Amino acid sequence: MSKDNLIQLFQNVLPMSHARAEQIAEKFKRRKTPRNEYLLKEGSVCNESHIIEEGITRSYIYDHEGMDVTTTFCTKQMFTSDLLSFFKRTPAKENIQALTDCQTWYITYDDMQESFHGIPEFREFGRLNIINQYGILQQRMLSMLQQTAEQRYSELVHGNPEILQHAPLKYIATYLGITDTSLSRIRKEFVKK
Amino acid sequence: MSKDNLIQLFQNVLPMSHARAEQIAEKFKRRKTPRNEYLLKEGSVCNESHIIEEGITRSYIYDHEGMDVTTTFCTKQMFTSDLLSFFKRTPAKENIQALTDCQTWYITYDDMQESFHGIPEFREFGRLNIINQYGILQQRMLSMLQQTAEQRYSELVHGNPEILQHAPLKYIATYLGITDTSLSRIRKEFVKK
DNA sequence: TCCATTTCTTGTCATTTGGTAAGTGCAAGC
DNA sequence: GCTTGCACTTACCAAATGACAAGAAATGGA
Repeated sequence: MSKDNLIQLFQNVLPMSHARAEQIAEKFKRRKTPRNEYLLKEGSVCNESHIIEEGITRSYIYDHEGMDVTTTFCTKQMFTSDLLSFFKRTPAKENIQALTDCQTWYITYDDMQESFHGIPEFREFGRLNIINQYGILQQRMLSMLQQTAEQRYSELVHGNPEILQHAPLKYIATYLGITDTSLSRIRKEFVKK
Repeated sequence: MSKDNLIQLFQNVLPMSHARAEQIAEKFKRRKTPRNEYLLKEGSVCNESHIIEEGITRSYIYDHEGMDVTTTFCTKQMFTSDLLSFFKRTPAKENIQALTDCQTWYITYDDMQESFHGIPEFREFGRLNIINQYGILQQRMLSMLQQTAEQRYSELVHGNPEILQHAPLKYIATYLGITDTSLSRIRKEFVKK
């Protein structure tokens, strides 16, 4: 993804002039993160919001028993950060790890605040982005409320097959809210169909 | 809750001068909604964001099989709206119903947009509010991923006991992601302890 | 008050999922 | 080549939850 693609992405989220999109894109910097390294570690204040150009990330937190729980996977074109930490300037509870070599575009909190001040379209864009994140989470919440683990797995297979190829089973299991044993069984049944 | 309390609530979310908080509070209007009536019905664009002064609301959607699923309960001091519909100007998927007689303060989308334009503190407030909603949802997601239905029920009992007194069991059940039969049994075990 | 409806409980049984542990396959490093 | 660790599978049994149905309790009109 070149900077042109970044500009295109902005325009897809919120209609705006090419010049505006270009102005916003200027604030973003590029970074490579090798496989298994971290884009964010818990405890520090999340200071960057990333757009993934290439690669897959996993966000996770440690629960009260010290087990890690996958909160989200992110792939190409998606945003990743600890939203709460980033916007509230509080220590992050999430860890964001690269499951594959990653190339991302990111903006720092200060750069974002400054740009928000002068570019109304960027403010709108930022707000829409948070709302979209909320929508994604809400959709997932619904799938937890009303679907079986197998249905949730099926959705993942059809919606984000690339995750399955790069994330170990145990990470996918905590993402779906089940044990790795159960997921192994579900997967076995699944291939039969 | 008088308008003074509304002002106080704004200042709690985001530190700002009393004058600013007053200016923001001016944009909010009061409304009574009798028990069982709706603050929002699916299909229409959510045009109001409510702060509950008194009463309890339930938000729910219909799933693909026509069953209603409770997405959230809101009580005193909480915000309620269909965030996605409100900010994206799309038809609402959620219904918001008053479980008890409700008194709310609300602002319309147009009034909010206009105020956002001229009052930076209100913009910040609005953003923080969305982020907080996201945080609430994320917390609930985690409880779905790693806790049993009984643990989730227990949290509800300790955190929001007033909901239990006004919401029928079946609504609470879909909120917890279980059947009403299971919840009845869980509750039976629960009182023993 | 009485009736009709809804809400809630309970019983029975099936299904799903968890907990534990053993075993297999694979890859990295010595 | 061999060991070691990790990822995954499989088997066994227990616990949690669902599906369905019957009945009790509460509620809300007429």
